[in-house]
Amino acid sequence: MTEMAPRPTLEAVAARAGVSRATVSRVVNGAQGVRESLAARVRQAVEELGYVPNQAARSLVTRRHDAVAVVIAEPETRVFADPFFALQLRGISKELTAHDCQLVLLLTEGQGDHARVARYLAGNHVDGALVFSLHLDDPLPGLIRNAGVPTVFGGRPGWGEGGEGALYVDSDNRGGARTAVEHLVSLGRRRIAHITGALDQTSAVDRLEGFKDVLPDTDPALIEPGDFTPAGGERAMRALLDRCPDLDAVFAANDLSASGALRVLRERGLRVPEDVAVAGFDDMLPVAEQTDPPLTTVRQDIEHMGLLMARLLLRRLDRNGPEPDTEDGAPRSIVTPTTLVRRASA
Amino acid sequence: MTEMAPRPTLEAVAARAGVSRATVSRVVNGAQGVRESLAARVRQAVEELGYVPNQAARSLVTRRHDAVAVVIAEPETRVFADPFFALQLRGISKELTAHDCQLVLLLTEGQGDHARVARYLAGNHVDGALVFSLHLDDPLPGLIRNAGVPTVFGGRPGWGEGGEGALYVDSDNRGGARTAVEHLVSLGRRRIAHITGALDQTSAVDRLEGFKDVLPDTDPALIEPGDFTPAGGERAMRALLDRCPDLDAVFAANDLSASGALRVLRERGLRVPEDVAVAGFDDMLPVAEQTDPPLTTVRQDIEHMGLLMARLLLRRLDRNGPEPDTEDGAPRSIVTPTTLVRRASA
DNA sequence: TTGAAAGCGCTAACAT
DNA sequence: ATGTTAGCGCTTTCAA
Repeated sequence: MTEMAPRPTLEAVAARAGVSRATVSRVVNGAQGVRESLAARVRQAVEELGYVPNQAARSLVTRRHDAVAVVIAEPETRVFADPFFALQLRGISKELTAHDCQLVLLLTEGQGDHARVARYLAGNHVDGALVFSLHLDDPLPGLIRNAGVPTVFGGRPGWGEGGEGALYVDSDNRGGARTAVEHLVSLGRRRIAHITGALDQTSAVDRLEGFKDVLPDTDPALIEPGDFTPAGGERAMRALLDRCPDLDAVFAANDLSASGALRVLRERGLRVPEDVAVAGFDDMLPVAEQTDPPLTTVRQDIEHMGLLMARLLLRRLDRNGPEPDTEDGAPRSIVTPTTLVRRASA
Repeated sequence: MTEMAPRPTLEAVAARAGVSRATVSRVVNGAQGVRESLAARVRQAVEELGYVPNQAARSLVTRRHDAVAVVIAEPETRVFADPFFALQLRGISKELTAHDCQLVLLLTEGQGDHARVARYLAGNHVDGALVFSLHLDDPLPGLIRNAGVPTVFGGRPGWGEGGEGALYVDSDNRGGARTAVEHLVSLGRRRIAHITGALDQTSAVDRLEGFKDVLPDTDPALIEPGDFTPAGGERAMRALLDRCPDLDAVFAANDLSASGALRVLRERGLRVPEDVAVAGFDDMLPVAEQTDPPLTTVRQDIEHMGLLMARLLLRRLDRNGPEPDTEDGAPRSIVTPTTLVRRASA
C-alpha cells in the first residue's frame, strides 16, 4: 500500500520544538510546571508531526497499560441471546473510554480456555479485569484470584472457591422478583406459580429467593424448574398446569421462559391475564414487546450496570474514580435496582 | 492485596538456565537452531519461574502487537438487538485466539468518537482492524483508509469515500432475498410486496435488489420503505394494505419488521399464510421462532462470518493464513451463502 | 550453536 | 522550569 511512514518519536518532537525529550513528555502527559510558551511550542510540534505516543514504550516503563480485560465465558453469551451482552459492553466501553482505557475482550470456549485466560491475566497485559461469571461452580473466579489481577464481576459470582471478598455489580434479582410477585398478589392472585431459571446461576437462585420472600409458605408443587429457554418454559408450564390446574398466575424467571409459558397457556385455551396472569424478568425487548399479550416484566438498566462495573474497577485501580462510594473510601459491590414494567400480561 | 510479586524477566530465566538472554528468547519464540538439551533446560526454567514474556517490551522492538481492533459503530449495535453481535464477535474471537492475537474492542458513540478511533488506529497500537460499517454515508471507512491500518469490513461498506478496494465479508443479502422471493413465487403468490430495511444500509439496498431481481417489473406500489424495526414494519404493512388490498405475500427485509407486519395482518383479520404469506430475513431466533405463526426466513451463518473476517485480516497481515483464497495469493472479499428456513408463515 | 551488545521509545530520577 | 541520563524487558544483528 502506502509506504509505512516511520512514526515520529518523542525525540523528533523535541527537536522540532527545540526542547528536551523530558519536556515534551511532560507536556504530552499533562504534567504541571512547564512554561506555557514552551508547552505551546511543543503542542504545535506534536500537531505538525502527527505525533502519537508509543504505548508499548510507555507501558514498558510505567508498568501500566491503560487497558482492562473483559472476560465473558461461553455459556453467558448463550444466555445473552439479546441486547444484554451488547448493552453491558457498551456501558463498560463508555466508562473506559472516558478514562482513556482500552477494552480487551476475552471470550472463552469452555474449560480449555480457562488456562489461556488465566495466563493472559497473570501475564500483566492489562491493569484489571471485568469478568462475567454467573455460574455457581465456575472455576474462573478462583483462577483469577490467583492471577492477582484487580477484578470486578458482572453478576454475583458463585462461591465455587474464594470469591468471598469479590467485588461485583449485580441487579437486584431478589428484589425484582419480589416486586413481580407482589404485583401478582396485588392483582388478587392466590395460586401463583414460579418457573425458575437455570439454578446453577446465581440470578436464578436469587429470583427464586425473591419469590419465596413474598410467598414463604407456597405450595412446593407451584415451583417448577426451568432453564431460561422458551422450550424450558413450555415444559415447565405444562408440568405446572397438569399438577395444579387451579393456578391463576405464573412468575417466570425470565422473558424467554415466559414466552414459552404463554404459548402453552394459549394452546390450553387459557386467557392471559384473565385466567392466568404472567410476569417475566429482564424486559428483553424483542421478546417482551412481541409476545401476545405483551409481557409484564422486571426491567434492569443493563447498560448502566456495565458502566458501574467499569467505574468500580477504575476506582480500585486508583484512577480518578468519582466520589468514594463508601466512607472508608474502599469500593464496594453494587446491587442495582429494578423496576416493574406493566404491560398486558399481568 | 498480596504483594505484587515482581514478574521474572528473560534475564532471570537465562540466569536460572545458565544461558544467555538471547538463547532464552530463541527458545521462547520457537526459533530453530538451539541444542535440544539447552532448550529443555530453558523450558524448565521458564516453567519453574512462571515466566511470561512482557508484551510491551516485545512490541517495542518488533513493532508488532498481536492484537487487532474490532470497531463497532453505535448504530450497528442497535440493529444487532439480537445474537448477531455476540455471535460475530465469538467467531472473530475464536479465530484470533487460535493465532495468539488479542481483540481490542472499540465501540463508538456517534461522530465524536470517530476521531478517537481514527487516532487509535493510526497510533499503531494494533496490527489491524475489523470494522463494522454498514452505512452508505459512514465516514469511518475513509478515516480508516487514512490511518493506513490493514482492515477488513463486516458487511459491504458504503462507498462514502475511498472504500473501493476494501476487503469485506458480507452475507449474500441479494441472493438471500432472491431465494425468499422465489419461494413466495413458487407458492403461487402473484402480488408480492416488499418492506425494505433502512435504505442507508447496504444490506437493505442489497435485499431490495434481490427482490427486484426476481420481480423486475413489479408494481412500485408494492414496495414500501421500512427501517428494520417492528414499528416500521407495522407502518409499512398498513400502507401496503391500504394501497394494495389484493397483495398475497410480503417479503420483509428482516425478521423484526416481519413481526410488525404479522401483527398488522392479524389485526386486519388476514390469515397467514393462507391469505398473505410472509417471509423475513436474518433468522433472528428469539423473534423468528416466537412469532405467530413462526417465520419463514433467510438464515446466515453469523459466527462463521466473524471467523472469516478475522481469517481474512490475519492473512493480510501475513500471519500463517490457510490456503490462499485466490490464485495470486491476495485475499479477496467474501460473500457468504444464506439458506431459506421454512417455518409456518410461508 | 551461542553470547555480547545495541537499541526500540518512553518516563522518571536527578541535576542544573 | 528544563535538561541529562539511566534504564524498562525484549529482539536481533554481529562475533565468536
